Amino acid sequence: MTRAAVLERATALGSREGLVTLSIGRIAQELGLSKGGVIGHFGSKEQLQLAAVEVAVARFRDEVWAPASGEPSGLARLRTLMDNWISYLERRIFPGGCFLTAVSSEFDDRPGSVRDAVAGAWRRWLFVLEGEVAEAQARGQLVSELSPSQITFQLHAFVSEANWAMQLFRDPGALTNARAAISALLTEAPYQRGG
Amino acid sequence: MTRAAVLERATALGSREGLVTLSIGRIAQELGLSKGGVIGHFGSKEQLQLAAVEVAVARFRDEVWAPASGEPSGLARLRTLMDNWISYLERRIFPGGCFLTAVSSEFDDRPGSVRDAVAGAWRRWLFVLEGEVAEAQARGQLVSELSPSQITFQLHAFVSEANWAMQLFRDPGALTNARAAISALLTEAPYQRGG
DNA sequence: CCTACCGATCGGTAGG
DNA sequence: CCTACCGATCGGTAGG
Repeated sequence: MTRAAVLERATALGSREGLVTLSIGRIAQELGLSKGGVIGHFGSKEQLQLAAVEVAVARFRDEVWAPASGEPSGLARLRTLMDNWISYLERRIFPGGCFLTAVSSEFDDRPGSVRDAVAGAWRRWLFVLEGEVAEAQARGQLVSELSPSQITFQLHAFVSEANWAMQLFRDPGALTNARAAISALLTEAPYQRGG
Repeated sequence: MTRAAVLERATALGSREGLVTLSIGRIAQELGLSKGGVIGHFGSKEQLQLAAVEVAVARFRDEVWAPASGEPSGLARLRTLMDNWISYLERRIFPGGCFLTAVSSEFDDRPGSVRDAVAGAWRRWLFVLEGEVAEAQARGQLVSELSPSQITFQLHAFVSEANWAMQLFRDPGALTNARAAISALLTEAPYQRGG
């Protein structure tokens, strides 16, 4: 299906060069189509951008969230989510690194529907993570000195930094650093007051 | 001086919308100049982009590095550097958040002189930080379980995450989270085997 | 899905 | 610093 092929190019290009400079003419040329043949499926560039975000969110869910959904809620699921997340970077699911990270930086000062969609996706994902952190703490699997919000901040910071260093320096050592930092933060709580 | 005014607009716009979509015509219009009057100072858009990076690097040095250069090398200077860095975000020195972060994400998949300049600036800055971490460890002011590279990775991760959350969610709580994480990581080493 | 076209804007230059 | 212009490309549309 042409629409799917267009979206595959759009998410690949979007992860590398962003969705703003994404050009309908260029996608058309790369796929051997006319511009009308590309944009006809979406109606406007903005709708194409939104569809690309939707595809990328689904891809992220399939790669990172879904394979962890069978784990018991709490520390086990949280660890699996983080493993999947780093692995998703390592396997370069998108050629330019995490699509939603690239696009969130690109649109943070560009109000509109694309920004809203990306910010919403991020809010929902961070909310999921924070819920698992809280659950792990409630079960006594994780130290409670730090708030769920603080721990989630740090977890995402490590993943983002790995993505950034991979993209700018092509340094796979960043993945190692991220895994070490995450692992240290998610160390099982020492035996104390039960749980 | 016109050149300085152009660069002020270029760094401000660059931090918000990047240096790729930066348009000579738009800068000219905003400053009440002709396009020739803008580009004549630089020769080409690429040279304007490079000049903007240079200005932003100098600004970063003035705001973050310089006020810490009087501190004794090691933990004291490292803490001051990190305080200045977070404060630089808090004071919104650039209207779109950290210019060099925005531009590094934008150019990570765009080979050329701008990418090289930005990556070089980041390498030098991370090298400075890592040196202070190593110095603090050598003086026994910081635990040595983590390598200087690992600690530097985490420090930058916290600052980057704060910048990202500030830009995408306008959430000043991210600065608080970053400060707490940095402070915990840079806690003085407990008394042990001297130093 | 195509060709052919619209007005707008791009980076850059010529000539002053 | 200006006006006036170059060819290229942009998003989008008309008509088929």
